[in-house]
Amino acid sequence: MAQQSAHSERKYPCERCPLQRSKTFRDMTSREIGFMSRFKRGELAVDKGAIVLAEGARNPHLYTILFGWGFRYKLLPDGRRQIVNYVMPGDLIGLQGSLMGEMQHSIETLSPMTLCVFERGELMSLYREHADLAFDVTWLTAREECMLDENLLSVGRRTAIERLAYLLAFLVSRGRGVGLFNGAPPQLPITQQHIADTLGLSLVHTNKTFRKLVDRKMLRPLDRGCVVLDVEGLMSLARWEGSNEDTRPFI
Amino acid sequence: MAQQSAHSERKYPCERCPLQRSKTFRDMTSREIGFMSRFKRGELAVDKGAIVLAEGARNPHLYTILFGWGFRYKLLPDGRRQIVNYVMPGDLIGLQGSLMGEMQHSIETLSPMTLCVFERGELMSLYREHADLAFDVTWLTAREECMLDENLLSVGRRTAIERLAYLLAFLVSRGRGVGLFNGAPPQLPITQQHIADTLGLSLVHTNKTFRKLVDRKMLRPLDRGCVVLDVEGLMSLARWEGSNEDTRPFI
DNA sequence: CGCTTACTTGAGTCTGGTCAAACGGGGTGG
DNA sequence: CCACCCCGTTTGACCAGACTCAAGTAAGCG
Repeated sequence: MAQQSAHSERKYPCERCPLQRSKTFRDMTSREIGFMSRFKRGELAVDKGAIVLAEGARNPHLYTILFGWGFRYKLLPDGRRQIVNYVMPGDLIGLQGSLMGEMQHSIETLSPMTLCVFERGELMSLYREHADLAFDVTWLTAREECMLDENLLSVGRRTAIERLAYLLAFLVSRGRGVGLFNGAPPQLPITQQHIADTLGLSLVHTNKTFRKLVDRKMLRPLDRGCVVLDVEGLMSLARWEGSNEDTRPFI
Repeated sequence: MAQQSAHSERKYPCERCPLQRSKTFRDMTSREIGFMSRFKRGELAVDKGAIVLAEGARNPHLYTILFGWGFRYKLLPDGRRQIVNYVMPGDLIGLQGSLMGEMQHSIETLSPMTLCVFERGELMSLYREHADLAFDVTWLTAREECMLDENLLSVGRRTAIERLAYLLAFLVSRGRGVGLFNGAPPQLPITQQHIADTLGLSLVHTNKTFRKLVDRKMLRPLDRGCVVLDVEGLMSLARWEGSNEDTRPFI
């Protein structure tokens, strides 16, 4: 198996971490980079549609996403699915499984994805040796909590069209934050089934709501996805202020 | 102002923290207790119906709940309210405001509440000096995330009666975990309006759903609250497995 | 070329929302 | 002490947003 002594076969060594290139992410000290490089176990590249983490599993790894999109979801025994959030580059996933024992949700990719792999068991040494990084882990978890609060508000209290408007604005806002569109009109790789399962709506009703936004020219449909044309309009329709993130940590 | 040198006026010094009495919470080393005692700024007792933390505020404090119930919620500009979770003894609140700048949600009490007050600015020294406690903070945050995922699944994908069943079972399960009922039939101090705002339902429909559970003898109404009679029944109705927590950290 | 996956659309139904009114207990001011 | 009021709850009538069922289109793929 690949050893981390030389890291020779790494496509993305920590010193040249692709996330560092984006000015969204905070700079790491060289000591931190050195630690991360030892903490890192390898890289994982998965296809579109792959299940990276499965509910109920005990996976000994943690991951940071380097490239690609995905979503995090839960299932009811009879198959009803709820997508609870989306994951993007810079997101740390699998932490909850590390802390609670087994995974309480699954994560599936929406595009090919590259992940940075860490050892669950080494997490405590990160806490011991790098308080700043430990703080960042907590920051990331608190941010996730914050997004979930917003999602819950949306599903619980917004109407169908407001929910959809919120979701689209939210995804574009997050995607822009990590430079996923770089200037191009924001394109989302999610099907209407994904949207329905995020908003707590049926597929049919989602489609009808979707059409309304297309008619209003806030949205253009695309094969298995859509292009968002008017983020401002969507935000005001959803009565969403947006989240103000300037720089953020990552692991 | 009260100084923490003597802590003379504290009703609940850390050495005799009331949470330590419950075997749910993990034991702290005496070094940890010493640190917590310095980290602690004081105690806060608030009435029922008080707003402990307000959305948009920049509160320089963090709190751990020692006694009492409350709920955490968000508002839409037009007044629609979504309760995102409930808070109980042992819960750490205000952390998100500490990390993100200003609070993204509010917290209101459902009973008189006593809180342990910490200084936001000192959090980093906790991370530096006590990796174990820092880890616990992350653990608590991840647990909150886990509960939110469950709530979102519920609001998004369960029917009205399933949602109500889930909520009641969830609250009883959490309350038992921290010894809130100690053997007595579990009594919840929430009005139907709170339930409605948690489940994303209207008050009227909540009442009709509530009645169905009363008719099924799973629930007994009470002045501004209810007694849960059949937690097992509620869990199976909601198709909820329950969460298995043995011991947990606290701060 | 047939199969599968995603999207559309219409018809009919039902869960859950809105409006309105009334009840009951606890607190309060006259 | 009592009338009044407020809050939480309850119920009925009616309405609408969202669901299910069903069928059809279009694009991509082996």
